[in-house]
Amino acid sequence: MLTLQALRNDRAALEAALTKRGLDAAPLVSRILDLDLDRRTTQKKVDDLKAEQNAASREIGDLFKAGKRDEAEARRAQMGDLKDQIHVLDEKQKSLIAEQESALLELPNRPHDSVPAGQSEADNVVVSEEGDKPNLGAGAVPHWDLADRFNLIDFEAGVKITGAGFPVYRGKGAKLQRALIQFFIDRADAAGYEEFIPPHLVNPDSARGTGQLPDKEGQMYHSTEDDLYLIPTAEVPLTNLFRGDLLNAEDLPIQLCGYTPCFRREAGSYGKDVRGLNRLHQFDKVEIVRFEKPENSYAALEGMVEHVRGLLRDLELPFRTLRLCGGDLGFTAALTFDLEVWSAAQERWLEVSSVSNFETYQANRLHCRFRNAEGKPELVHTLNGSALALPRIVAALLENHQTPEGIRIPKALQPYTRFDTIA
RNA sequence: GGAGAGGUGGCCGAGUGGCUUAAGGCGCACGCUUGGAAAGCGUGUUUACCUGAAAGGGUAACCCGGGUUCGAAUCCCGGUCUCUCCGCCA
Repeated sequence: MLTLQALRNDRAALEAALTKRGLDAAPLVSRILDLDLDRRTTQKKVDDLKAEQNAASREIGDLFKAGKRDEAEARRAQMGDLKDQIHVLDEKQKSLIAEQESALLELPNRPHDSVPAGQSEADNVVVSEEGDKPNLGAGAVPHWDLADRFNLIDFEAGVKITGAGFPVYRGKGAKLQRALIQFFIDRADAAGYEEFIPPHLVNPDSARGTGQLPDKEGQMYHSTEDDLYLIPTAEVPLTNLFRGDLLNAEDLPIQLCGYTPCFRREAGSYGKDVRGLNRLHQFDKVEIVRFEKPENSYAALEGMVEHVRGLLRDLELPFRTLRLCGGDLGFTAALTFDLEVWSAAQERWLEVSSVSNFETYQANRLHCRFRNAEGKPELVHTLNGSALALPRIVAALLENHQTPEGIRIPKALQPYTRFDTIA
């Protein structure tokens, strides 16, 4: 969530920036600031009363010790009213804080200056495009046909065991998954991201910390018996590793990576979007996460995008980079670059990575700070990116690299698959 | 799942209702001392919020949440986590 300070100091600029999301934030901001004023006045009152109470208690104690029983009793009799007042104000204070907190949670992150205004994905800006779209010729088919032809993925079996959106990988299809995970992890490791294997279920505090709660509650699988959520991305457990921490300046940047399966309910999806590997309830992903000093975070974001581009180049896939417009920007992000690969048989772009700078938005929820040059605690900037999400990469690999002889495995991946063709 | 013990500052650790404004130690920072260092000595060393131009002042926090009391780290209730033993188990 945004900091109160950001609202107080820079209100006009903040509201202007939020219009890029198509949001008129002014009423909500006013409400939050009103609550804040009320809260501060209340706190002043209650603090003064408590100071009075503390002084009186000390006095009573001294009187008792001095043996002046009657005076002490008299003084004590006067305290009841004060106690009631404090209790009432304390309750008021608590509900004001709760109300302010939930209002603050409704406010999305402030888009970075470079974010274009726009309503939907149609308004995203193409930053760059790389690689040649292959000319597949007449016999080319989409990945779901290829997966079937070469016995790589059994969608039917997944439906039987679990339901739609839970594919079963088999044979070289399974090996390809494992190879990609290993390839991505090795590359992240080489780029300085320490590997973690986190839990796949998280508690509500963690889900709140990275912003999945409350705004994406319906998108996560929830084990109600234990009140645990299946992770929709490794971002959640990895970023929460440092929830509540006060870091040293020299600890930064912190660079983490991890492979996890990801679980998403994807309520409301339909049609060609969900065909084959395009949209799944369970999929594999390698995620990279960074904790940065504020002044470095945008350079770090560039570096992360470049890291992902390197992976796509080595997989010999045509891809483009998009700068997300305000309307398509995630709730918690200040700036996001999406990377999309060309799906040659479907003739459409598929999103395979989303790389974002959250600035202090997550850090404020997480209470993750570092000690700055002045020795003062300051919120860190958090960033993350998919590097990469597997299903659509597999879809693009199958489709783009199909030949009359079978599927060609890119050179960089062959040491991991230990086969060069799927035939 | 059952029984028992425990959770105090960056760390160790004392503390069973008011000189706790959390002892003492370790660590760390600065200073004195020294040719330099160690030792020694001295000073300092949490966070959040409120107030103030600042210096400063106030409030809160001893796992979390309630309660008792003029007053709670301390007493009571609920929760949670850790450890030990038992049970179950890949």
